[in-house]
Amino acid sequence: MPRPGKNSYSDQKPPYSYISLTAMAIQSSTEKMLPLSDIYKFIMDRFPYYRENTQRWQNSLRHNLSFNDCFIKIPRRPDQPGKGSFWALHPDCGDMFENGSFLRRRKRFKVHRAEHLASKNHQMIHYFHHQHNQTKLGVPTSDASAVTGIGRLPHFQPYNQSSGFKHPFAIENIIGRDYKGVMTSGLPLASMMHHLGYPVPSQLSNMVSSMWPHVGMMDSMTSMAVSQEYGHFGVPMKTICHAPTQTIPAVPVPIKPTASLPPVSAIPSLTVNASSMCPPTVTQATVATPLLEQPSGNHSDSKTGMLHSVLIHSSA
DNA sequence: AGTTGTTTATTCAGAG
DNA sequence: CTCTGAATAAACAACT
Repeated sequence: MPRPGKNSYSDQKPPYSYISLTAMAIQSSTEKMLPLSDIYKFIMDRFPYYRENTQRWQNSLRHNLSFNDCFIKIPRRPDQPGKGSFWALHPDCGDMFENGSFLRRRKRFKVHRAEHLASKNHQMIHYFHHQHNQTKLGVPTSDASAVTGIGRLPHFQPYNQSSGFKHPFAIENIIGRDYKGVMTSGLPLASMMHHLGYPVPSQLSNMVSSMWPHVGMMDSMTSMAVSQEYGHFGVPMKTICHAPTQTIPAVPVPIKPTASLPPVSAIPSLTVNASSMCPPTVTQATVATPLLEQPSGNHSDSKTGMLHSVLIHSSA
């Protein structure tokens, strides 16, 4: 049992699965995406247990990244040198965890083949194109449209209360029955969490941070209401509400396929209204679908190929 | 060479 | 007991 008051799991295995740990790491990043090495680092920084037997657990972790559809691989742009791709959470990864338990998920998040081809493409368009637009334009859009599915493809709509399918990381699961109490303005929490990385009401951040005490909070963007003592994150604790605006790195955002973009650090800050929660703006599904041409059964290629094409097309 | 990513197989544990 | 998810090992390919 963890010793209260101390560095609870300092030398014991944390009660989190690799999926949870990975999700925490990704969530902790401002870009909602991390390269493998940074995921390692996050885990090792926070959980001393994982500073040993690195070969073993890192292999397992890589296995999880590849094996689980809840993780998506985002290729680096040519101007983003480095090893490996970025890893992010699938926007529709659903509520994977049982209430309070991060050792075992409720169910495995699995993208069905058909959906894999169509839905995932579109969702990635949303996910990245939206972020791109939001970043680029700095234009806040209404919360309501994000929730109601306005501007969304039908694929997204099942993820509302009517389907019973809930949302990423299970804030609803995490906070259990209480989530109903923190509904804001009638916005389903599930929908609010649909697009990871969006501002979340401060009540949630407290709850989340209480559920993942090691992390402090699961999402740096939710940290506005949490004291800065949680700044032990391995990522910069620049939060969306520490200032009226937030700097959003352009890293995950496919701008142009050209290699002429300066390094992220050199890109002038792009700002976004802190209180906004933009709905994904579907421009057009001009995404090439090489997946359709691929032989079945290669979900990994699907991830990469699809994402890559999305990035290119959404940036066109 | 080392890292990253994929895949297969096995074992174990929890839930129903 | 069965099913399913998680952990682990291992082999291998691709990439930097």
